[in-house]
Amino acid sequence: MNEVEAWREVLAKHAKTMCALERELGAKHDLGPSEFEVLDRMVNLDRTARVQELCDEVHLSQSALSRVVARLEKAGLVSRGVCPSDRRGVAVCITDSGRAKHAEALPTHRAVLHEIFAPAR
Amino acid sequence: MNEVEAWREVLAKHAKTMCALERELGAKHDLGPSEFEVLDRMVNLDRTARVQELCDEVHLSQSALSRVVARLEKAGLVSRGVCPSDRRGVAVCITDSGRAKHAEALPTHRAVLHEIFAPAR
DNA sequence: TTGCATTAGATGCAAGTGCATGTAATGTAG
DNA sequence: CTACATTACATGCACTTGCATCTAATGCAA
Repeated sequence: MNEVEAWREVLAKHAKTMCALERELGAKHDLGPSEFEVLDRMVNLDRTARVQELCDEVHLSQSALSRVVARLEKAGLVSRGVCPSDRRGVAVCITDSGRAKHAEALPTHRAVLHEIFAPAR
Repeated sequence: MNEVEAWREVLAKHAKTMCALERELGAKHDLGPSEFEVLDRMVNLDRTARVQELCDEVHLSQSALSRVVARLEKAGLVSRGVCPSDRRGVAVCITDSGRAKHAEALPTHRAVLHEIFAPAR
Protein backbone atom coordinates (compact mmCIF):
# COMPACT_ATOMS: atom_id res chain seq x y z
CA MET A 1 0.00 0.00 0.00
CA ASN A 2 3.03 2.27 0.28
CA GLU A 3 3.07 3.05 -3.40
CA VAL A 4 -0.45 4.34 -3.17
CA GLU A 5 0.51 6.64 -0.34
CA ALA A 6 3.48 7.91 -2.34
CA TRP A 7 1.21 8.64 -5.26
CA ARG A 8 -1.29 10.45 -3.08
CA GLU A 9 1.51 12.54 -1.68
CA VAL A 10 2.63 13.54 -5.16
CA LEU A 11 -0.96 14.27 -6.10
CA ALA A 12 -1.48 16.50 -3.06
CA LYS A 13 1.77 18.35 -3.46
CA HIS A 14 1.19 18.85 -7.14
CA ALA A 15 -2.31 20.18 -6.68
CA LYS A 16 -1.37 22.50 -3.86
CA THR A 17 1.70 23.90 -5.57
CA MET A 18 0.19 24.17 -9.02
CA CYS A 19 -2.85 25.91 -7.65
CA ALA A 20 -0.74 28.42 -5.71
CA LEU A 21 1.55 29.06 -8.67
CA GLU A 22 -1.40 29.64 -10.95
CA ARG A 23 -2.90 32.10 -8.52
CA GLU A 24 0.26 34.00 -7.65
CA LEU A 25 1.89 34.11 -11.07
CA GLY A 26 -1.42 34.94 -12.68
CA ALA A 27 -2.34 37.72 -10.30
CA LYS A 28 1.07 39.34 -9.96
CA HIS A 29 2.63 38.81 -13.35
CA ASP A 30 -0.11 37.69 -15.71
CA LEU A 31 1.72 34.43 -16.38
CA GLY A 32 0.56 30.83 -16.31
CA PRO A 33 2.75 28.10 -14.82
CA SER A 34 3.54 26.74 -18.28
CA GLU A 35 4.52 30.16 -19.55
CA PHE A 36 6.81 30.73 -16.60
CA GLU A 37 8.36 27.31 -16.95
CA VAL A 38 9.25 27.91 -20.59
CA LEU A 39 10.60 31.36 -19.79
CA ASP A 40 12.67 29.83 -17.01
CA ARG A 41 14.22 27.25 -19.31
CA MET A 42 14.94 29.87 -21.92
CA VAL A 43 16.76 32.04 -19.39
CA ASN A 44 18.81 29.11 -18.15
CA LEU A 45 19.66 27.90 -21.62
CA ASP A 46 20.58 31.43 -22.64
CA ARG A 47 20.31 30.70 -26.35
CA THR A 48 17.68 30.02 -28.97
CA ALA A 49 15.90 26.73 -28.60
CA ARG A 50 13.80 24.49 -30.78
CA VAL A 51 10.21 23.84 -29.79
CA GLN A 52 10.84 20.13 -29.48
CA GLU A 53 13.76 20.81 -27.21
CA LEU A 54 11.43 22.61 -24.83
CA CYS A 55 8.92 19.75 -25.01
CA ASP A 56 11.40 17.49 -23.30
CA GLU A 57 12.02 19.97 -20.50
CA VAL A 58 8.46 20.97 -19.75
CA HIS A 59 5.89 18.20 -19.45
CA LEU A 60 3.66 19.27 -22.30
CA SER A 61 2.67 17.84 -25.63
CA GLN A 62 4.14 19.33 -28.76
CA SER A 63 0.87 21.02 -29.61
CA ALA A 64 0.47 22.54 -26.17
CA LEU A 65 4.00 23.84 -26.25
CA SER A 66 3.46 25.29 -29.69
CA ARG A 67 0.60 27.31 -28.23
CA VAL A 68 2.49 28.34 -25.12
CA VAL A 69 5.23 29.74 -27.36
CA ALA A 70 2.58 31.45 -29.45
CA ARG A 71 1.14 33.11 -26.34
CA LEU A 72 4.59 34.14 -25.16
CA GLU A 73 5.34 35.61 -28.56
CA LYS A 74 2.06 37.48 -28.58
CA ALA A 75 3.01 38.94 -25.21
CA GLY A 76 6.38 39.94 -26.62
CA LEU A 77 8.32 37.72 -24.22
CA VAL A 78 9.93 35.52 -26.85
CA SER A 79 10.42 35.75 -30.59
CA ARG A 80 10.05 33.03 -33.17
CA GLY A 81 12.39 32.86 -36.10
CA VAL A 82 13.23 30.36 -38.80
CA CYS A 83 15.92 27.93 -37.85
CA PRO A 84 18.81 28.46 -40.29
CA SER A 85 20.05 24.88 -40.30
CA ASP A 86 16.63 23.26 -40.64
CA ARG A 87 13.95 25.47 -42.09
CA ARG A 88 11.20 23.26 -40.71
CA GLY A 89 12.25 24.20 -37.21
CA VAL A 90 11.50 27.30 -35.20
CA ALA A 91 14.18 29.13 -33.30
CA VAL A 92 12.61 30.40 -30.09
CA CYS A 93 14.51 33.28 -28.52
CA ILE A 94 13.76 35.10 -25.30
CA THR A 95 13.47 38.88 -25.59
CA ASP A 96 14.69 41.54 -23.18
CA SER A 97 11.10 41.97 -22.14
CA GLY A 98 10.95 38.23 -21.51
CA ARG A 99 14.07 38.33 -19.38
CA ALA A 100 12.63 41.22 -17.41
CA LYS A 101 9.34 39.40 -16.88
CA HIS A 102 11.17 36.30 -15.75
CA ALA A 103 13.33 38.27 -13.31
CA GLU A 104 10.19 39.86 -11.97
CA ALA A 105 8.31 36.58 -11.57
CA LEU A 106 11.15 34.45 -10.27
CA PRO A 107 10.88 35.60 -6.64
CA THR A 108 7.15 34.89 -6.66
CA HIS A 109 7.77 31.42 -8.04
CA ARG A 110 10.50 30.64 -5.53
CA ALA A 111 8.40 32.00 -2.67
CA VAL A 112 5.55 29.64 -3.50
CA LEU A 113 7.91 26.67 -3.67
CA HIS A 114 9.53 27.64 -0.42
CA GLU A 115 6.15 28.00 1.25
CA ILE A 116 5.24 24.44 0.32
CA PHE A 117 8.54 22.57 0.09
CA ALA A 118 9.56 24.16 3.35
CA PRO A 119 12.79 23.24 5.18
CA ALA A 120 11.87 20.14 7.12
CA ARG A 121 9.73 17.53 5.46
CA MET B 1 17.91 25.48 -5.15
CA ASN B 2 16.82 22.25 -3.54
CA GLU B 3 13.20 23.24 -3.39
CA VAL B 4 13.19 23.73 -7.11
CA GLU B 5 14.56 20.25 -7.64
CA ALA B 6 11.92 18.83 -5.34
CA TRP B 7 9.22 20.59 -7.32
CA ARG B 8 10.62 19.35 -10.61
CA GLU B 9 10.63 15.85 -9.23
CA VAL B 10 6.97 16.13 -8.25
CA LEU B 11 6.18 17.59 -11.64
CA ALA B 12 7.93 14.76 -13.46
CA LYS B 13 6.42 12.02 -11.37
CA HIS B 14 2.98 13.54 -11.65
CA ALA B 15 3.16 13.89 -15.40
CA LYS B 16 4.52 10.40 -15.92
CA THR B 17 2.06 8.70 -13.62
CA MET B 18 -0.98 10.70 -14.65
CA CYS B 19 -0.24 10.12 -18.30
CA ALA B 20 0.13 6.37 -17.77
CA LEU B 21 -3.02 6.17 -15.67
CA GLU B 22 -4.99 8.06 -18.26
CA ARG B 23 -3.79 5.75 -20.99
CA GLU B 24 -4.20 2.46 -19.11
CA LEU B 25 -7.45 3.18 -17.30
CA GLY B 26 -8.90 4.75 -20.41
CA ALA B 27 -7.95 1.95 -22.76
CA LYS B 28 -8.72 -0.99 -20.49
CA HIS B 29 -11.67 0.24 -18.46
CA ASP B 30 -12.96 3.39 -20.12
CA LEU B 31 -12.26 5.38 -16.98
CA GLY B 32 -10.44 8.66 -16.41
CA PRO B 33 -8.13 9.12 -13.42
CA SER B 34 -10.66 11.39 -11.71
CA GLU B 35 -13.44 8.88 -12.21
CA PHE B 36 -11.33 6.08 -10.76
CA GLU B 37 -10.27 8.21 -7.84
CA VAL B 38 -13.85 8.98 -6.89
CA LEU B 39 -14.86 5.36 -7.32
CA ASP B 40 -11.92 4.35 -5.14
CA ARG B 41 -12.97 6.67 -2.34
CA MET B 42 -16.54 5.53 -2.56
CA VAL B 43 -15.50 1.90 -2.19
CA ASN B 44 -13.29 2.68 0.77
CA LEU B 45 -15.91 4.82 2.47
CA ASP B 46 -18.49 2.13 1.86
CA ARG B 47 -21.44 4.48 2.38
CA THR B 48 -23.15 7.36 0.65
CA ALA B 49 -21.15 10.56 0.47
CA ARG B 50 -21.83 14.22 -0.16
CA VAL B 51 -20.27 15.88 -3.18
CA GLN B 52 -18.39 18.31 -1.00
CA GLU B 53 -17.01 15.46 1.02
CA LEU B 54 -15.45 14.02 -2.13
CA CYS B 55 -14.02 17.43 -3.05
CA ASP B 56 -11.77 17.28 -0.03
CA GLU B 57 -10.50 13.84 -0.93
CA VAL B 58 -9.89 14.29 -4.61
CA HIS B 59 -8.09 17.45 -5.68
CA LEU B 60 -10.85 18.91 -7.80
CA SER B 61 -13.02 21.98 -7.66
CA GLN B 62 -16.61 21.59 -6.63
CA SER B 63 -17.78 22.14 -10.19
CA ALA B 64 -15.38 19.59 -11.64
CA LEU B 65 -16.44 17.04 -9.07
CA SER B 66 -20.06 17.70 -9.80
CA ARG B 67 -19.41 16.76 -13.39
CA VAL B 68 -17.32 13.71 -12.54
CA VAL B 69 -20.22 12.42 -10.47
CA ALA B 70 -22.55 13.23 -13.34
CA ARG B 71 -20.40 11.18 -15.72
CA LEU B 72 -20.21 8.30 -13.25
CA GLU B 73 -23.96 8.37 -12.84
CA LYS B 74 -24.46 8.41 -16.61
CA ALA B 75 -22.25 5.33 -16.77
CA GLY B 76 -24.32 3.70 -14.05
CA LEU B 77 -21.40 3.44 -11.64
CA VAL B 78 -22.91 5.62 -8.93
CA SER B 79 -26.37 6.91 -8.17
CA ARG B 80 -27.37 10.36 -6.99
CA GLY B 81 -30.15 10.78 -4.50
CA VAL B 82 -31.48 13.57 -2.37
CA CYS B 83 -29.87 13.81 1.01
CA PRO B 84 -32.60 13.21 3.61
CA SER B 85 -31.14 15.42 6.32
CA ASP B 86 -30.33 18.34 4.04
CA ARG B 87 -32.30 18.48 0.85
CA ARG B 88 -29.78 20.81 -0.77
CA GLY B 89 -27.21 18.06 -0.66
CA VAL B 90 -26.72 15.09 -2.93
CA ALA B 91 -26.17 11.61 -1.58
CA VAL B 92 -23.75 9.85 -3.90
CA CYS B 93 -23.89 6.09 -3.68
CA ILE B 94 -21.77 3.53 -5.52
CA THR B 95 -23.70 0.87 -7.42
CA ASP B 96 -22.91 -2.82 -7.80
CA SER B 97 -21.80 -2.02 -11.30
CA GLY B 98 -19.53 0.65 -9.85
CA ARG B 99 -18.04 -1.78 -7.38
CA ALA B 100 -17.43 -4.25 -10.18
CA LYS B 101 -15.78 -1.63 -12.35
CA HIS B 102 -13.58 -0.58 -9.48
CA ALA B 103 -12.54 -4.13 -8.72
CA GLU B 104 -11.75 -4.58 -12.38
CA ALA B 105 -9.70 -1.39 -12.65
CA LEU B 106 -7.88 -1.60 -9.34
CA PRO B 107 -5.15 -4.00 -10.53
CA THR B 108 -4.46 -1.76 -13.52
CA HIS B 109 -4.18 1.25 -11.28
CA ARG B 110 -1.88 -0.49 -8.82
CA ALA B 111 0.24 -1.88 -11.63
CA VAL B 112 0.88 1.58 -13.01
CA LEU B 113 1.83 2.90 -9.59
CA HIS B 114 4.11 -0.05 -8.97
CA GLU B 115 5.76 0.45 -12.32
CA ILE B 116 6.65 4.04 -11.45
CA PHE B 117 6.95 4.10 -7.67
CA ALA B 118 8.97 0.93 -7.88
CA PRO B 119 10.77 -0.57 -4.88
CA ALA B 120 13.96 1.44 -4.69
CA ARG B 121 13.76 5.14 -5.49
C1' DT C 1 15.93 14.30 -60.53
C1' DT C 2 11.72 11.96 -58.92
C1' DG C 3 9.03 9.81 -55.40
C1' DC C 4 8.07 8.41 -50.81
C1' DA C 5 8.81 8.25 -45.84
C1' DT C 6 9.98 11.14 -42.01
C1' DT C 7 10.25 15.17 -39.05
C1' DA C 8 9.09 20.05 -37.19
C1' DG C 9 5.70 22.65 -35.96
C1' DA C 10 0.71 24.57 -36.51
C1' DT C 11 -4.19 23.90 -36.07
C1' DG C 12 -9.22 21.89 -35.82
C1' DC C 13 -11.59 19.58 -32.46
C1' DA C 14 -13.25 17.38 -28.32
C1' DA C 15 -12.72 16.94 -23.45
C1' DG C 16 -11.82 18.39 -18.63
C1' DT C 17 -11.19 22.10 -15.42
C1' DG C 18 -11.83 26.47 -12.66
C1' DC C 19 -14.38 30.73 -11.99
C1' DA C 20 -18.47 33.15 -11.73
C1' DT C 21 -23.09 32.65 -11.35
C1' DG C 22 -27.73 30.49 -10.97
C1' DT C 23 -31.19 27.76 -8.32
C1' DA C 24 -32.98 25.70 -4.36
C1' DA C 25 -32.89 24.67 0.53
C1' DT C 26 -31.32 26.32 5.26
C1' DG C 27 -30.25 29.38 8.85
C1' DT C 28 -30.95 33.64 11.18
C1' DA C 29 -32.32 38.22 12.55
C1' DG C 30 -36.06 41.35 13.09
C1' DC D 1 -43.71 35.28 9.44
C1' DT D 2 -40.57 38.05 6.40
C1' DA D 3 -36.29 39.26 4.56
C1' DC D 4 -31.60 38.50 3.89
C1' DA D 5 -27.29 35.78 4.21
C1' DT D 6 -25.39 31.30 3.52
C1' DT D 7 -24.69 26.69 1.80
C1' DA D 8 -24.95 22.69 -1.65
C1' DC D 9 -24.77 21.62 -5.98
C1' DA D 10 -25.46 22.62 -11.16
C1' DT D 11 -24.24 25.12 -15.28
C1' DG D 12 -22.53 28.79 -18.81
C1' DC D 13 -18.23 30.22 -20.29
C1' DA D 14 -13.40 30.74 -21.26
C1' DC D 15 -9.11 28.50 -21.31
C1' DT D 16 -5.67 24.86 -21.67
C1' DT D 17 -4.48 20.46 -23.09
C1' DG D 18 -3.87 16.13 -25.96
C1' DC D 19 -4.94 13.69 -30.23
C1' DA D 20 -5.32 13.55 -34.98
C1' DT D 21 -4.20 15.80 -38.93
C1' DC D 22 -2.21 19.29 -42.14
C1' DT D 23 1.63 21.77 -44.35
C1' DA D 24 6.30 22.45 -45.32
C1' DA D 25 11.02 21.05 -45.27
C1' DT D 26 14.37 17.03 -45.16
C1' DG D 27 16.33 12.63 -46.04
C1' DC D 28 16.88 8.75 -48.75
C1' DA D 29 16.60 5.57 -52.43
C1' DA D 30 15.91 4.35 -57.28
